[in-house]
Amino acid sequence: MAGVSVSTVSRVLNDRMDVADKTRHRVQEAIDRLGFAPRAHARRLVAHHSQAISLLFPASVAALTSLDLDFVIGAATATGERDYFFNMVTETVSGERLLHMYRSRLVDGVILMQILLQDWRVNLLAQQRLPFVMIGRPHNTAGLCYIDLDFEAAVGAMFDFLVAQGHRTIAFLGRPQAALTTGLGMAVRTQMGFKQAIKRHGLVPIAVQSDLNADAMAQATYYLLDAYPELTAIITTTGPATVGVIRALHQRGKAIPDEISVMTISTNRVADILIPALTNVRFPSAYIGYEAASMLIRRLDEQLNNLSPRIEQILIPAQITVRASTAPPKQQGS
Amino acid sequence: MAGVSVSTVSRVLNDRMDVADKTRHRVQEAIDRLGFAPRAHARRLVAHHSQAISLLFPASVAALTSLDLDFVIGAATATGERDYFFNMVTETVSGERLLHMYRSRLVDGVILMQILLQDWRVNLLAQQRLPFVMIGRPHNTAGLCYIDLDFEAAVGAMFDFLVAQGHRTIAFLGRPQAALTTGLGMAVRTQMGFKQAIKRHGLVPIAVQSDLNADAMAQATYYLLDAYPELTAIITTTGPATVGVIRALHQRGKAIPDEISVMTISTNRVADILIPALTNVRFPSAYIGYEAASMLIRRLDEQLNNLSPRIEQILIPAQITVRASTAPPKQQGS
DNA sequence: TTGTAGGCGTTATCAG
DNA sequence: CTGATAACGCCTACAA
Repeated sequence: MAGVSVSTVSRVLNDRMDVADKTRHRVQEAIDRLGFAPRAHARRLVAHHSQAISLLFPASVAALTSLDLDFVIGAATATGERDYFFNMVTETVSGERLLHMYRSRLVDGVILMQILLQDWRVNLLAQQRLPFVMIGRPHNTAGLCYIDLDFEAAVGAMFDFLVAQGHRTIAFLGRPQAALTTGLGMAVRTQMGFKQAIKRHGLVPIAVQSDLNADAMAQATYYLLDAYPELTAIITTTGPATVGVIRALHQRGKAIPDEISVMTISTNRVADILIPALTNVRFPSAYIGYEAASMLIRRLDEQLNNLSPRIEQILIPAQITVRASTAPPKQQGS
Repeated sequence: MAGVSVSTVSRVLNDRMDVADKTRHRVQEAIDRLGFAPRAHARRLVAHHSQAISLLFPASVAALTSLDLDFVIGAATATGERDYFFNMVTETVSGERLLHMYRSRLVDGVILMQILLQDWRVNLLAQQRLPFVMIGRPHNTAGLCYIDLDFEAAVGAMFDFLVAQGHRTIAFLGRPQAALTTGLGMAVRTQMGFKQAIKRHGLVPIAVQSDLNADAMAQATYYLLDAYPELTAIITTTGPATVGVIRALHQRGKAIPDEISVMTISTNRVADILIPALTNVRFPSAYIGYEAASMLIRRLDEQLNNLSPRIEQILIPAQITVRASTAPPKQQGS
């Protein structure tokens, strides 16, 4: 329609310099009039990469903590900004399927979540030298890219905070036993943070494991109140389900924070929606998703330009925001 | 490596019947040994479609109501189940960009959200006969596919419920004026539901518009309490921000539900995380996302097989779950 | 500055 | 049953 060859059109499409202004204009006009857009797949076929990344977001996570799923928003946004194609899969993927995603060039890289201390996916991808980044991290992080909250420090910080306020009898409401057995990073690390804090402050260890739903957390709370009447604070590791703790405390007529303080790890949004608003260690999930995607795409671009890949490891320090759920304990004698 | 031609490999890959068992075995073995996977883009290039759909998820929604973003999970899951590639974009897309997605064959269809009564995107895509489905719906739905909660009926149902309990002075805390002006479907329809309910029950209309954040909702609540001391119930249209209403009521020493009842439209999860748990009209966002994606893919498959496209329109009826935030009003005289 | 030719990795068609 | 061969629509030399 513009009376030129395909290669000239290609040049215009890719903003090449070596096209006469007059020709470029003519071609551009034809493009506009036809509403022409180059076929993405043809491009990607010859380019040998898909300009797409995938977030492997296990539906199980969604079910459990799904109030925190801003990961997705963050990752999608970062991906879009860099002109990549954002994909997300909720099914659990087998090793076969995972490799297939790379080999078929469906995606250039993936973001992994729910990382275990020993994680076969990580081993597989690392060994095959396939690009990926993690939200979370395994035991051995040599040469791997990740972004993760420092869960160990997070629990430590919560204990430090409460102890500084004068609390001495603090319960830790940890992740379910299953998560520990599986070796889920955050479960194990929060548990370790607890143990260290106990030792550091010379406290009596009070810990109970619970499923991450409100009812289970409520039951755990009842148990704690019965077993430790002198309790003045409860620490949990997951925001939304902490509503169960609050409900149980109400039920027993325990005022928050006057009689019992409550802290958790959660997004600020979740902390703010609870009543009372929870003092928390911030879990910035949108930011984490955003950074994970950015990191992955940086990595892919480096690979594309044959640069030596930078190993990026982001460990987010614990940051406490004081809200309405914590206060110094009432003095026994006063 | 198997000593056969590419076409034979292609046949094995696609499970064609016309391959000798012996040959098939040999080829399959080579495939396994090489870890070979057919290039997705080459396939899609010749197939003339991308086997991908996109959820246009405006980041603004995320910011506002983002506790309800199970849409994404639902849509991604449905898409995966049908072996499509799920994409999501959070940037607001121009008409140009939207058309580009189709023309470049990046995606076969899209899911639109935040539909306005008069929506240029809908008009554009419908006119171009490009496949899409909506979460929400415009004024004129002839020939269009959508899934939407019946917001008008939802507000009506909440009024009916409260009136049946004996409430007569009920405030409606609607969407912000900006949303009404823009013509956002759910904003306008909830407002209409309110007006009809008022007329139906012969109530005094008490309505105030508010931004969808907790602070604005709290301010609105203060205003309502001051202006209508005899108020016995408040209806809101969005779950998470309703925490602002609850806070304001606490602040004023109004007991829920003994002195004031509160109802909203929200996911069950959000209703359950608030204290007290909110009586709500269920907004099944994961289900909506799931159905939207399913619907779209059905449509694409029909188109692929040259079937006459079925127009699917799902209007979800209002379904109330009674929780702890509502009760009959205290009798004045007793 | 422009056009020609070859290749990217599939699938479909048509011989053999 | 199997193998050439021609698309699919683009990009990158290389030649003019």
